[in-house]
Amino acid sequence: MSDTGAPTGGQEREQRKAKVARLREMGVVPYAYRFQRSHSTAEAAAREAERVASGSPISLAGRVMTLRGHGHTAFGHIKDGSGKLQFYIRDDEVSAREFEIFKLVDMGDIVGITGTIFRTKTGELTLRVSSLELLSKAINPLPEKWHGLQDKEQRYRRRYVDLIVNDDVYRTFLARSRIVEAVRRFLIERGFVEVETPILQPLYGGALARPFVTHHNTLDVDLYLRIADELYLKRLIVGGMERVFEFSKDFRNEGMDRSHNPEFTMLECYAAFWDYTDMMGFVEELFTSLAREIRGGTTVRYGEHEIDLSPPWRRLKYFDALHEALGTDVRTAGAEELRRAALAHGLEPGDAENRGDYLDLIFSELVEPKLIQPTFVMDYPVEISPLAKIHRSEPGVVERFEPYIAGYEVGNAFSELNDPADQRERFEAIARAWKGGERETHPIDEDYVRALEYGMPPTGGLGVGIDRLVMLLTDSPSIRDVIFFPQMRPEEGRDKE
RNA sequence: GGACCGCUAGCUCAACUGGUAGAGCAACUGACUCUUAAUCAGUAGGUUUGGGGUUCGAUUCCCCGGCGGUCCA
Repeated sequence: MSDTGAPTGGQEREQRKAKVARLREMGVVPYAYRFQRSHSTAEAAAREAERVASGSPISLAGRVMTLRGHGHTAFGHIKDGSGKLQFYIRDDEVSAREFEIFKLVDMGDIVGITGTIFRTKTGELTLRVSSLELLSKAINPLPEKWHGLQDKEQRYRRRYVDLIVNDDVYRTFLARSRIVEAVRRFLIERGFVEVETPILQPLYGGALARPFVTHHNTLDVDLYLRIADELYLKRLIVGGMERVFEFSKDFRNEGMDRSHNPEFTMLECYAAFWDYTDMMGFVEELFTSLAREIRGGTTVRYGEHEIDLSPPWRRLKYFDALHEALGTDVRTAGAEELRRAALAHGLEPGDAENRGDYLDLIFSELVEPKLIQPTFVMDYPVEISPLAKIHRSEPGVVERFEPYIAGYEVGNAFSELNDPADQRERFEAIARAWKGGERETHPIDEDYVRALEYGMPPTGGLGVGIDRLVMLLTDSPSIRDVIFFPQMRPEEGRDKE
């Protein structure tokens, strides 16, 4: 298939191309170079009274979304980035040539129009067109005007059409931008410095996940797309940058579902001299401030749930949560005992092997789904937390918490492990635990340990999944609704031998 | 990876137990100088996701593939 614009509106495309040819014959370039607009549609609608009174012309530019011709006149709406406005054009109020051009305008075309603002007799604010310019001729027709584009596959593959036609989609992505901006501002106001660290990494770390592998030709080495930026940010803490953050595009070569895309955005931030209790307060403050700014209050609806983000959030110790779910205390239970407990509660062990696997299984099946209102799950088992510091008073657990909202983990934070000897042992324990299994081995980052050996201050660290945060604040059920171009299989299909 | 559901005109959807594929919107032609899901008259538009099979006949039944969605692992 060579025609890349192929699979849309057969005959209508031909008709529109013919219109382009006719316009060119008339000496009209159907793809203009620029247009001087004086207002957005939203600005045109604001301060209506003076605008009507003054009668001075304004210029708008946008896409034609509706058209209602009436012979010598026509009505329609144009849409720009700020909204929509009706226009009214009459053949005795524009030049003959402009009206000829207008007759070749289709829905979906982008036009620039100049005129005055008035209200029609039915009360709609309208631009009375005194001149018109075609700015871009659309060859592909837009989807139907009141059902829009429904097909999920087409919406993801042709997000540009989705954005044109589905206003709520447009609003969701605007909100995403505002959320990221608000998070950035929140951090900068508190003395954090935005940094950039490598995406191509010689070793992957900072999370337990399978990486994407690529190859550098000149160096002739394999490199990994980062699964996290954690170990680099903490090197910067060692280097004396006391508060740092990065919006990190991370890549994990794993399955895709409603809450996972192979590439996603993670905010990580680190503050020297904080511990995880400082971070809890920080998270509460961050989320309530975002909810106020984006949703106008600290109560947000997500699906069926009304979620109250106002602090303080519930604090629930990991093993207390398991105790409650299982009816027994498994704080000191080994892998075999945990396996029996899991089976007794109807869970499928799958490929679980060690203690950490079973804890994870039980927790994610029996506890997570119930964590609807904001909850800090805290003090995780050491086996599944190789980068967090041992709890200052409780054995077997680390100073780590994960905030849960609406059944989703939305972050991960610890008192960062800054004892280099302990860090090396933890890396080695993970390498042992994972060795021999089907899973990827986890490399030991010697340089990271070396950095710790230069001395890292006590540090609080936090990661927040930005995509899930946006889902929460925009009431979106799928991560694909908050990523412009979610990962898809190629359209043409794979094997067509 | 598994189960289930879906894929029909540009878009949104119909088509009974297998009998020549249909509507609305969009498009095209014409009428219409305050319409707004404009209206009125007329016209065109399909390899029914791809391939194979069963059958006199397949959008429909069967098999294999593609893509997507949902749930599960």
